[in-house]
Amino acid sequence: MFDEIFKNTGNTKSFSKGAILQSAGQKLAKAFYVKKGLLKSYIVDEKGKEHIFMFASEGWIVSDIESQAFNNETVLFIEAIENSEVVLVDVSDFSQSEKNQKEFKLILEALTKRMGVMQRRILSLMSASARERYEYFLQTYPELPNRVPQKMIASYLGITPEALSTIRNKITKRH
Amino acid sequence: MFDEIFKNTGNTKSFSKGAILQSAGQKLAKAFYVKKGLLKSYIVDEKGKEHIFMFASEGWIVSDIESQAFNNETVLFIEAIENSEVVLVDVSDFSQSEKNQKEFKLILEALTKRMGVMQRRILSLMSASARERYEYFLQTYPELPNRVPQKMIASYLGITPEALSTIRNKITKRH
DNA sequence: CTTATTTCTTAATCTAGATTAATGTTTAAA
DNA sequence: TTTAAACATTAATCTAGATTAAGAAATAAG
Repeated sequence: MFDEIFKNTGNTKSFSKGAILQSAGQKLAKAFYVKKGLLKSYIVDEKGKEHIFMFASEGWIVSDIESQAFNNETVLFIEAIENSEVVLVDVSDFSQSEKNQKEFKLILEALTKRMGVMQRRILSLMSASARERYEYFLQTYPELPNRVPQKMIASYLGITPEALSTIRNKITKRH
Repeated sequence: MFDEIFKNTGNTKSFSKGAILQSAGQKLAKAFYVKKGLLKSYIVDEKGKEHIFMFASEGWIVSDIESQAFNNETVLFIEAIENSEVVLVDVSDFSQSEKNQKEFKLILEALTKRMGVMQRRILSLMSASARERYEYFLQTYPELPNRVPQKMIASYLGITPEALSTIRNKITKRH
């Protein structure tokens, strides 16, 4: 989506697996365009449990949108799951620079798609079982299970690794 | 947010309480700007249970973003909770018409805020208890409880009316 | 390689919230 | 107004998924 805009930007940084690009509690939320590799964004709750908001592989942008929209301190951590190459995106660029109609349309389309995905996620968290959410996840992101440990998938789905393991067991045993 | 853009548009329609402005299964998703009154958007699951995606009061826009973004049939119903005056928004207008920088910025800002709200909703559905979600709802939308029956609030929170009733009982009894 | 660490599985137990059901209350209709 | 319909409460029971715990498998590190 944003490929054309960010692919050839100079300010690319490399982060190795496990590196934390952004922590909760920071004043300024940053946005990251992933050229290569894989990131995750997540919150850590009072009990120290991690809840993954999203994965971002090649071509995606991650940021703490809530913090950005309302100028709050960040709530999300952003971390490299694989060694990654990332472009730091200045968000104000988006709205302040002179964008032409074409770019404007592209950005709107990308944002609309992102919102569509979020709508679906909200509705399925409210109405679907853990198993249904997992099966939808597999359909929608078939590459991710090869790149991401199960416990992170569980965290994305809003369940425990134990529960996911049980679900997988039931699915393979065909009932 | 979109007040300036839509407030004085001519094509305002009136819908009385209970009217359905859009059903699931339609080819073309519409967007509605609320000038007056209150709408809700929701899905109906296989068991016939209703799950509210959002409320839209004065100044808000509702639409089935998922269907819009991916050109799928609509999944959301949109219904008037109160007698309402609504402007039918042509979504392609947004991206196709000649918008100036200022309007562009306004639209981006509004979309970012909407996404921020959605991010928060996803994270709290994954990590917060029903009671915490209810208390956050009261803080964030203090006017709504006066305009909306409890069962709809429960539906928005992703719980049953019975569970919400129990939570309210516990809160007032100060433990 | 060998050992340590992280991840995954399995099973027993527990709990938040669902379901069911009955009663009370408010709203709307006749 | 009376009567019906929609909404809210309370309580008993049930269940999906959490928690706890322990062992097995896979990865990483020395």
